[in-house]
Parts: sequence; C-alpha cells; structure tokens
Amino acid sequence: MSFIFLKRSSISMAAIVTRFPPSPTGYLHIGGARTAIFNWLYARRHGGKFILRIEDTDLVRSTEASVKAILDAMEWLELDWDEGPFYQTERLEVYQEYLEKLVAGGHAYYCDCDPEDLDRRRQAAMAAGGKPKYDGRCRDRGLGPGPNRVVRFRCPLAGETVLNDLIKGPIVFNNAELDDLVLQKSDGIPTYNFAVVIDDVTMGINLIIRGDDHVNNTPRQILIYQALGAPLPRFAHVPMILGEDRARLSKRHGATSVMVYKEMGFLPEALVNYLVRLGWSHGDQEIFSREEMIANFSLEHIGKAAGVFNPDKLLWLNAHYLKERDPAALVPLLRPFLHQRGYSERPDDYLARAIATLQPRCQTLVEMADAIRYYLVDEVDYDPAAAAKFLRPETLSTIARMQAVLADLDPFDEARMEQAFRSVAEELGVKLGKIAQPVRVALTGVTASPGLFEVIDVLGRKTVLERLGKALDFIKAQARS
RNA sequence: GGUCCCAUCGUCUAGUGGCCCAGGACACCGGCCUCUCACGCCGGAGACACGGGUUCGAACCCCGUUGGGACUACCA
Repeated sequence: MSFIFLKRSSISMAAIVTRFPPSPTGYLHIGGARTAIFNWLYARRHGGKFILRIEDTDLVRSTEASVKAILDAMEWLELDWDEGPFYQTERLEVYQEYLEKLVAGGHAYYCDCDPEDLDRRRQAAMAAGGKPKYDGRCRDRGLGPGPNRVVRFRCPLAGETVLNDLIKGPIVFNNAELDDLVLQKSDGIPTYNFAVVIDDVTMGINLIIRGDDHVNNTPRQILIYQALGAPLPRFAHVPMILGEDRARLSKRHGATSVMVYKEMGFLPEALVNYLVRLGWSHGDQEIFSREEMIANFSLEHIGKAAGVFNPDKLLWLNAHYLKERDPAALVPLLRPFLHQRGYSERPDDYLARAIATLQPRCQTLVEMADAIRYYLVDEVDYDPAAAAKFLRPETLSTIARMQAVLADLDPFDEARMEQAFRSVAEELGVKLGKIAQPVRVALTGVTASPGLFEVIDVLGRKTVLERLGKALDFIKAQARS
C-alpha cells in the first residue's frame, strides 16, 4: 500500500514539460513534424506542458515567412502548444546574463581567433592526422570582451560525460574528444548549443525528445548544464527518418514539407497517424485516433533503428481516413481543389452525395477532385477509347431503350433503377454489363466509375436523360461520318 | 579520418531467453464479390546481416566482422 503511494507521488512530483524548437529557416518538414508529435503526445499523455520555441539565432537564414509556415503546419496538424511561441532573438539578455555567469565562474572565455585562420589550423591538424578541434589558443589568455571576439566554453580536458538516453541507453563520451565550442558569436548572438541549454533551463524543460542527429551535441550541452549547476533534463533521441535509399530524408526523395502534403490532398490525421507509427509502435495496431495515441504513447516503444519513409503506406492511411470521414465534412476540404480546377459552384449536399460515391475509390483529395469531374461539368467529354468501344451503332437501341425507361421511372431512386436495368437486360436477353457500360460511358465519359445506379441517383433524372440523348446524337453523328 | 548510433520480410514493425521452423500492416501475386473501377473478404510468396561465444535452450545476452546512418561550423 505504502509502496503504491510512494510510487504515485514520485511520478506526479515533477510535471512533464516538453518542447518543440524549430528553426525558421524553411517549412516544417516531415522529420520535424514527427518530433513535434512525439513531444506533444508525451506532454498530453502525462498531463504536462508542451512549449513552442522558435530558434531564430541564425540571423541570415531565419525568415518571418518560415515562422508563419511552421505555425500554419502545426495548426493543420492540430498540435496545440501551451506556451509560446518564444523567440530566441527576443531573449538575448537572458543568454547574456548566463554567459557572464559562466565567464565569471571560469567556465567560459573570450577568444579572438580569426575564423579563416581557425579553418587553416583545423585543416593542418587533420592533415597531420589529428582531430579538427579547437586548439585552445585563447583558453588561458584571459581576454575580455571586445570586437570580433567570441566566447568559448572551457571544456574539461579529461573525464567522461554520460548521456543516459531514454531510447538508446547510456552513452559514454570521453571529454577529450570534445572541444571548446563557441557559446556566443562575435555578433553577440548565442550559438545553438548555448541557447538551447539556457532556454531549456529557464523554461523548465525536463524531457527533451529530439532527432538522434543531436546525440553528439548532447555531451557538450550536459557540460554546460553542469557548469551552470542546473538540473539535467531527461533525453530521448529518436532515430532519423530516411529516404528509400536509406540516406537522410531530403527534398530529392520527394515532398518533405508538411504543407505540401496538404496540397497533395492528404488529411492531417493520416499524416499524423503515419508519422507516429514510423518509429513507434503499439503491438500490431496500425490505426490510431488521437485519443488512442495519447492513451498509449510511450518512449519504451520507440525503436532504435532509423526508418524509411514509405509514401505507399501513407497513401493507404489517407485512403482509410478518406473513406471514414463523413462526406459532408469532406465538402469544405475538397472545395479548394475544385476551385483550382475551375468547376462551377454546387450546393453542399450535392457535393456530399457525389463525394460519397467516390470515397472508396480515391486515395487523396486531389484524386477525388479529378474523379468528381463528371458530376460537375455541364457536358461530359468522352474518353476516345471508351466512346469507340461503347458508343457505337449497336448500342444505340439499348441506350434509347434505357432513356425511355428512365424517363418514366417513378420513384427515381436506386432500388427502382436497378429493377429497371435488370428487366431491360432480361427483355433484351443480355447481361446487365452489356447495358451498363454504354450507359456509363454516356453519363461519365469513362469506363470506370462508381456504381451506375449511384451515379444516376446523384446526377438526377434531368441530367441523365440529357446525357443519354447527347450520347445518341454522338453515335448518330459518328455513323454518318 | 575521428567520435557516436543502428541492424527481424522490399518497407513500417511485433517480439524484452522457451508461447517464434517468427506475428501484423503497406506494397506485390492469386481468388471471391460484381454493372465497370475501387472498397471489402479469403489465400499466397517474402525476414531474424554474417561469424564466434554464453545457456539445457537464443531473433532476444556478450564479442567480433560487415553494412548503413549521424555528428565533426562564429548552422540549428
């Protein structure tokens, strides 16, 4: 009994605080999105906080447009944050304060080495078979602040730094391998490794889930925490996402921007579901609602190996969610794609009924917008091969017959329609397909479509009769020429 | 080059020493359903990188090899 109480209180002692810190040098990419999802899920799972921070200390590459693009993507994925967005460029005094503390404590020092000279020294060290690390020239010169001077961290020359990674286990680094990294650039802006630590310390971040491309940065960061006397957060390094050639996922593997997936007609829940399952698992389950993800997410089930991004599986998930959605809910999502194609406006309920027939046949909204064409155009255009095969003199009479039957059909619904087609087939002594295909081409212009009766039902009597009439005219015209 | 990480079907993964001559999913192949195309359903092919240990027993533990990846900036 008391054991249970103990366990409980120790768990609830520190509320979880996670963060997602993108740098606004471009759009939100697939890998970043997954990291954001993991951090968000963990915070939600444990009733903690999720903080958004914009790491814009790269003054040259950071842009306002990128910030907006990232925020838009977060919103589209429905990843809400509890605090922020904080901007590092607005926190310069904070870094300065901590920097002075480090310098005063002897943990950091000023350095006036010329960047180009530094580069030459590195090259020379490499050529001599040594390590390309900073040679420590200014380490003990006792320099003070001044123009063109950076601040470097005084890294211990010996000893070990251990990273107890929640995913990879303990990783030991020899401090001698590390060098005196720059904390503050000569323009007064902090470097990444310094700013993250200060931000994470001051924002109370106690769990850092990030890509494992950061593993080698972590010992340097741990050393800074220690120099500051700050408590260490827990670290969880998630394996990378690879392209199909097993190289780090990049533009040459196809779309890597989250918002491009929106443009390609993907649903956010499909992307999120795909991404969360890329590297994490919960037994054999493939489909997860938000609630299920939150309820089941755990670091223990994140794998150690990098994963290849598989567009086919994403497509399958998207098709799944497309089928599952209420057709009416799909209308506003599909509309932008219809406008792009220049279709004329139609009422919501008409679109919803058309969409319902296309749901099991489309993998993306883009496919759906293409497929919905014959429901929206004033005049169908015939696929030449389809017309050549099914709109010929021999089919004239069956189309005419169906036109006559449908003109009088009452009520004009799917059930009656099927009856009508079947009885005409019987009457003519042919299989249903013999009648259905020519009519299908007359109505849609193509040989593959949703069930014929569904199509007729959506189109309505007037349009159906018109299109059948037009098909008859077409056949006659063909016969004359 | 140095440091670090990783290794189950083509791909994502289950698997935490006996339940595994390895399960699920995508993709692929075959069948069923059927007015076409899909959806759906049923079935099939397909993997523990290699070599050594440890153990009564290894996909699971250890070592090595090989292969992949990351980092190595006054980028983040």
